[in-house]
Amino acid sequence: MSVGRETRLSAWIERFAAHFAEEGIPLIGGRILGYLLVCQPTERTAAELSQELEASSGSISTNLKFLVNAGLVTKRTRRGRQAAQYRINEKRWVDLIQRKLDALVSVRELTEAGMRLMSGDPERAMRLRTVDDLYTWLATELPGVWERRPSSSR
Amino acid sequence: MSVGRETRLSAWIERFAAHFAEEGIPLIGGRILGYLLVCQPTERTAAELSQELEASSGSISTNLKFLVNAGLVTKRTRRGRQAAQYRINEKRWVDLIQRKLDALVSVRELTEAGMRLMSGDPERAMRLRTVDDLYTWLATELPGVWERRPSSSR
DNA sequence: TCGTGCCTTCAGTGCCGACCGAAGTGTCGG
DNA sequence: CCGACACTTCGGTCGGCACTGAAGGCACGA
Repeated sequence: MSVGRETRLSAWIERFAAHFAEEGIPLIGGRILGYLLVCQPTERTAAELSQELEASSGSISTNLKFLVNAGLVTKRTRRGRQAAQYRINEKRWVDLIQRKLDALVSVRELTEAGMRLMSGDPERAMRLRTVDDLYTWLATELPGVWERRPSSSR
Repeated sequence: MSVGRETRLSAWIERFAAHFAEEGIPLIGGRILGYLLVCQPTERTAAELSQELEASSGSISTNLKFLVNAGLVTKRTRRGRQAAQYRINEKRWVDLIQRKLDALVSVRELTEAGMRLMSGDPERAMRLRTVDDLYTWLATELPGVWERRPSSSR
């Protein structure tokens, strides 16, 4: 007996959300992202998301606010009593990755500050220097990666 | 009135630990790393770390185990009743960064699985495709970065 | 075999963040 | 002005992780 497509999609969304949960994005937020990436039609109201993902209206609201603020989801309001529509803003996914890489490189500021505190004592600075060199290397390499991105027109 | 060097070092260690705490490393674990990077002499016993960092013996033990397991700290045992000595293994810091980057790239497996579920429906796959392309690009660029690392002899 | 440190393990505690759902706010049509 | 609807806010609950400190285990010297 075969498994339905929607069932497999739900499982995929769950795996997707689980991955980003490890990176600090709330489970429900990750589910919203996964769902909005593959749902048809592409736009959903908060109420629909609440029902589809079996999450409370409050959680949906909080997480949508977070995702809209991060730029990953776009809110479209409509006249009248109609509910707002939310859709994924996949173009901004690159920002998510950029932030990740920036966080990595930002350690360099810490190691540099540490090196300054160690100035005048080269012997003692040796261990920290190894780590500092590593982040300095990262900081010089990663920007180049972005330049080589196809359609990095933005 | 000037601030002592050790005081400034303590503050630096705290900032250092705070940064890695955001990345999931327990606060005390981060303090151990920071301390072992700059302490003189370079080796410390668990008891010394406990006193210096004002943490319980249990916490020190748990975190040292974690750090030794991750390869960032090396344990050196000695004959007799003498306590084991711990020192930073700064050469392995590169592994820490590697794991971070691997985690980023591993999302590609998720997007690829999603794309497979969407096969036969190109319209619906468009949003996910944008994200998938992004991780595919990352997966092709990042390995090259490692090759350009100075003394990537290991 | 016993005593002595050192370290690890583990049950207990506290804290923090995610989540829920009801109450509140705002907005619109009637 | 009122009712209806959508969304947000907020107090309360729950679960999980970090941390503590005491008890236990281990290795060694005597």
